[in-house]
Amino acid sequence: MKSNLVPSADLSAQIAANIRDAIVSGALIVDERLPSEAELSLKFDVSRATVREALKRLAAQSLIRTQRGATGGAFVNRISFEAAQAQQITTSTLLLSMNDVSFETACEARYALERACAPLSAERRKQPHINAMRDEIKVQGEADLTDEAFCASDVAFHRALVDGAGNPVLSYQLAGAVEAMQPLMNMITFTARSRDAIIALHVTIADAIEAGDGAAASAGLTALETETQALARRVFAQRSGSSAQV
Amino acid sequence: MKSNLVPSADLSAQIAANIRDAIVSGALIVDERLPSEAELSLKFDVSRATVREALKRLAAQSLIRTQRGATGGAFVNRISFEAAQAQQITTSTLLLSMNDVSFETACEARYALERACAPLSAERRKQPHINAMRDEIKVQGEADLTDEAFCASDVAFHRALVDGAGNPVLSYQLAGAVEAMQPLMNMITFTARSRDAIIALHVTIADAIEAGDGAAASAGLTALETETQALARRVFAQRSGSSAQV
DNA sequence: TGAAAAAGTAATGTCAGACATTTAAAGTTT
DNA sequence: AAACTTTAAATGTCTGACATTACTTTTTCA
Repeated sequence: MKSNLVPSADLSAQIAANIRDAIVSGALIVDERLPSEAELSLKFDVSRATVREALKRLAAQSLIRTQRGATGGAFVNRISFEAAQAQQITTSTLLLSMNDVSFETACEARYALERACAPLSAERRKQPHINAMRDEIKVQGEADLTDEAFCASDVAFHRALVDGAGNPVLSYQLAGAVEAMQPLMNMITFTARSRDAIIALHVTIADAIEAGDGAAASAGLTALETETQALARRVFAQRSGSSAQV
Repeated sequence: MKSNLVPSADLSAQIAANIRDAIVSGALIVDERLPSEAELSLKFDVSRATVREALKRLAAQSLIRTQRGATGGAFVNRISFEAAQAQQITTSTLLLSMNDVSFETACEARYALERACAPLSAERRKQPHINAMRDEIKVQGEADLTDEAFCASDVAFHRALVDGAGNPVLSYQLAGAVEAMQPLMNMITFTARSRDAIIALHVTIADAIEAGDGAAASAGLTALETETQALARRVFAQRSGSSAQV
């Protein structure tokens, strides 16, 4: 089988693209076994080392998995929400940290997306998610909590809110937005006073979800966004001011 | 430098994880050059082939790029929104097609996310995006349009809506949700009558955005979701009915 | 007879060394 | 000084070998 590959790229990249297309187009289906490395090297007329580099590229994207042994080989992988989510979080986190995305922009995106979940979460309110939110609120009130732990709990609270929408596609999409914010949030110092304000809004939101009031939950999220943005502005203004003196 | 690697995985995967951690943690910064393959093979005490497999894994995630030549090597890559978006679309598309995600669930997620953009798009309404939406509406009205072309135009319309929010993070996050729906939408046969209904709602939404009325735009999206879900139910019911007779 | 042990086999994982190709920098010539 | 040539260092690719794994088949022996 002759393969029409895009020139001017590494052979391993061309081969990876070729197989990737076959998977995306459905020519290769889930759990189907690819030809062995030796067969692929014949088919594409390259060495086994080059084929292996191509397969590792695909493995990095969770498109295939490999098994050793007599009946082993490379198999088309069923991408799990979990794996996709993990990749998305890594990518989103790096995207924000490497591209000078302002706190403001990232924060706006995050709360806009969360507001999209709020009505669904309120409509389908399930006890486990509400309990998770309440638990995190309790954690956030602990006096000796570090800023990092407070942020982690904040993320957990919001993930419970998102998961409460009961839509795995939505959860997957938002995981990146919520988690990627954490490094940015970690740059903020949370005073006792600002923590109290955030916790109060969390209570408002949890109450609204439990009451099935999506609009109130959305309003709570908007208030939380305003609060967070203001807090960030204060912290960054103070920091740039003090660093200017040094 | 001894490296504490997680055992029970391929060496190339361990090495890739090791370098990935260094990038994510910030120990390696953007555009920094990694040691040469020969140096890495010494550092990790593996062959050059194994190092190369690890580097190809990272390249597949756009974490590094490589350059040939005397001053070449592997460099930490600044992930672009474009590259991240392309990856996200691939992953999201496969996720939906491989995991038996119902049309209903995917559709719900998509419109929930779009509604999150609507208020921002309305607030920041810019002519280019509004023009793009109008153009797509015009395309959608063409009589001899195939279903696939209609879907493609639909996606373009919605991407213009999303981009209109003027938030690159939001655009990046939503690209996956919107584009991944396309294969599912392509399964639908669009009658002239259903096309008219969709186009009318597109006009409503574009008008609302142009008028700066976010609430109306959201309402239009909700109506469009209802319409789309109903259309899909009709198509799938008819299809399963006719196939049951065969 | 049947179950446990051993051997066979086919695949991926890893290594070593070689050569090809690319690219920038250094050196040389005009 | 500009143009050309050479050099060197890096990635890209190939070949062949051996190690490891895990399933299959065969053999052994109770």
